[in-house]
Amino acid sequence: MTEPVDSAPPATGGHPVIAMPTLEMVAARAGVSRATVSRVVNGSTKVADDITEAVRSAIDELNYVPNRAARSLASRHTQVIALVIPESTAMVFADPFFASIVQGVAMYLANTEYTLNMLIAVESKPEKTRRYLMGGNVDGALIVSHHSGDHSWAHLERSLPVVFAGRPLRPDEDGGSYYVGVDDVAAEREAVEQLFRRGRRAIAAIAGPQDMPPGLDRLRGWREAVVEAGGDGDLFEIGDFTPESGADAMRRLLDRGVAIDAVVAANDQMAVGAYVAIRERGLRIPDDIAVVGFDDNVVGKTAHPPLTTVHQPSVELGAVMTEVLVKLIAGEPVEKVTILPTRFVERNSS
Amino acid sequence: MTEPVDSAPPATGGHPVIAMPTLEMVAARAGVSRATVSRVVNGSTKVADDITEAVRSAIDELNYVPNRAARSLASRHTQVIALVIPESTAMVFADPFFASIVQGVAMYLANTEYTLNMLIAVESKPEKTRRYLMGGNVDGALIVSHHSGDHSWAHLERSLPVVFAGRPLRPDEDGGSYYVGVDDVAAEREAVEQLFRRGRRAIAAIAGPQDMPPGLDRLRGWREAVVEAGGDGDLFEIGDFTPESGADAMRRLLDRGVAIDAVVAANDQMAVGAYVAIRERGLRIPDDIAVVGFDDNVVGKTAHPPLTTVHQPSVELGAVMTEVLVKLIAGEPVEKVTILPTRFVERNSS
DNA sequence: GTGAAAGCGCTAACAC
DNA sequence: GTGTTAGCGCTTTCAC
Repeated sequence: MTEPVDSAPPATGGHPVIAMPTLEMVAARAGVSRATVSRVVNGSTKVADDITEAVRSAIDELNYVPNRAARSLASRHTQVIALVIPESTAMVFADPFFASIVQGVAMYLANTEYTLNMLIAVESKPEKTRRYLMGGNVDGALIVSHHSGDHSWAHLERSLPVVFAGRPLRPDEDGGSYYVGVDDVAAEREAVEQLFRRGRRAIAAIAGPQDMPPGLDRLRGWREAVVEAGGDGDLFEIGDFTPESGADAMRRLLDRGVAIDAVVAANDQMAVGAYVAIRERGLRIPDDIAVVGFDDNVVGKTAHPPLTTVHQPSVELGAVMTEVLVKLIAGEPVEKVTILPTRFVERNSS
Repeated sequence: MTEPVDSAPPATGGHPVIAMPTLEMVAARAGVSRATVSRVVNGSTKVADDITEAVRSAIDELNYVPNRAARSLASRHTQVIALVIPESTAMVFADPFFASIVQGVAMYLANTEYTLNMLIAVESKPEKTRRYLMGGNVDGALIVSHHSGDHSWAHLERSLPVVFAGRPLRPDEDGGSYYVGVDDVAAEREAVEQLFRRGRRAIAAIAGPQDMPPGLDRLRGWREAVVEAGGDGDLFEIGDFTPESGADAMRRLLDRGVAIDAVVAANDQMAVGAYVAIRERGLRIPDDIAVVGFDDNVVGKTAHPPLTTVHQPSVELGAVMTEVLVKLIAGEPVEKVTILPTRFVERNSS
């Protein structure tokens, strides 16, 4: 016997349900029909001013609030937007980058009629998430995955407006999803060029996982700049975006025994991890080795020395994703791809 | 003319609404009544095994997903839990502590039938939030405010199950809200005692805002321990939980010209901020001054030297809050107050 | 401009 | 155990 479609029975009993004023009560009080109240509530213009006024008063007096369930049942619109976060990503929720995106989404939505439905996609039961999303329970979805390359949710696009954070792993997967991101290649290139400009010559890299677009692209940006300058395009090690992995990668780099006077890490956490490894060898930052991060979050700001990094507008990223999705739902024309600007922020580690 | 109850008209037009299989279609296909399908879907036991099986097949074949709106309209239960975050708190969303709570909430909910409705309470229009919450749109609410003392949402408790993060500012406000938190006083006391035990004698404090319970209680814990040991209960400065304020507070402390060989900060960010001020004076950590934080987040872990701190189970805090709320909604007995354990984590700054 | 009436998809008595 | 019958509170044609 398989489990029911819903894994748990609905809560029964419990807190008392108190009666809420209904649209019908408002209509009665204002002496009009329910249809008219509905029109007023929804801001339809085709209602006489005096009637509108009367309805408004009735609404205020009764403290009427429209019932969302009834509304969406009748209108076939939920006014709900899902923010899908794969479980593995949720684990690293502590990553300030994700937290910022969520903040951006929530704050943008606060000024709309939409409601934010944040859901953790438990990877062991993808069906649950898929069903929920496709079951007409939301008007659109935002997908924020650390493994954003795997646009395994792309198939959703056929039945639901969907916007991703970051580019898909394979450029034209599924004919192109809607997404919002930054130009990682160019951003990292610029960071490296700035380092060259400041006299650094042997610039190493601590890359992110090579199955994620940001990991891939930032490495590419570094390599292009380094190779163009006649440097060593193999002077890099891979980490997994955690501080520990950054420290390990730096140790391996240092163990190579080749000269290194700068290192660019694919995120701030790894950059700060690199600090540890650099100091273990008795080297100084930035005197012996300059360090540059990526993201520009609290970790880099509070590091010692404060981290030079590539700023990426993460709160805005969340807001823009949401804006794109809302337009998509409304049927307004939107660009498939939105690239936000990054900025090289020089602090004291370079 | 005032604005409509809903500040924006519902999205109209836009993405095509495709027809979803309904319970009725499942019933027809399985050759039973809608009521029976409903029973199967909701896991009622009173359905014969073979019929249950037939319904299940029909559900799978049709790829049926129950419509939440219809369900809650009929059942008077929304299966939605609101996570309310005041706007001012959202600004500091970057604070890993909040991010962790949100993670805990979302992950706990992932295993239930509830849906997480994260909403930013725009402080300039509190009515919007209040109305939404009281309008029968959610089954319960979780309130996470940085200014958690101000349980200004406490009135909601009369119409909705509500659980807060942290104690209210005034202990018995409103006859006592449900909340989940830690014992800040005891936790900070212990930190100070550990410092005394390790030979520190002049222990200063960088307190948090004195209009928030955590700010108040951690200062109290410090003061009690210090005064008992014959120390100076006035050797503290106040910050606002940001790194900068921590640095400033530390400078003021140092400017007093009295001996200080340790400082406990009310959170990790301020502790790391204190690092800066201490080093400006050419002092070493921990040799000259030991530093202890509070929270145990990524900022302290990646600091140099790694920060000794008081661990507070923030992800669990979110999960437990949610658990309490879910039980409350279900009418199960729950303790009004739940205190989670903290732990002194010794690293290299002490 | 406004009202009447017919559902939206589901649950919950109540019969059988 | 299973089916019948009412709605849940709202939007939305379609008349007037």
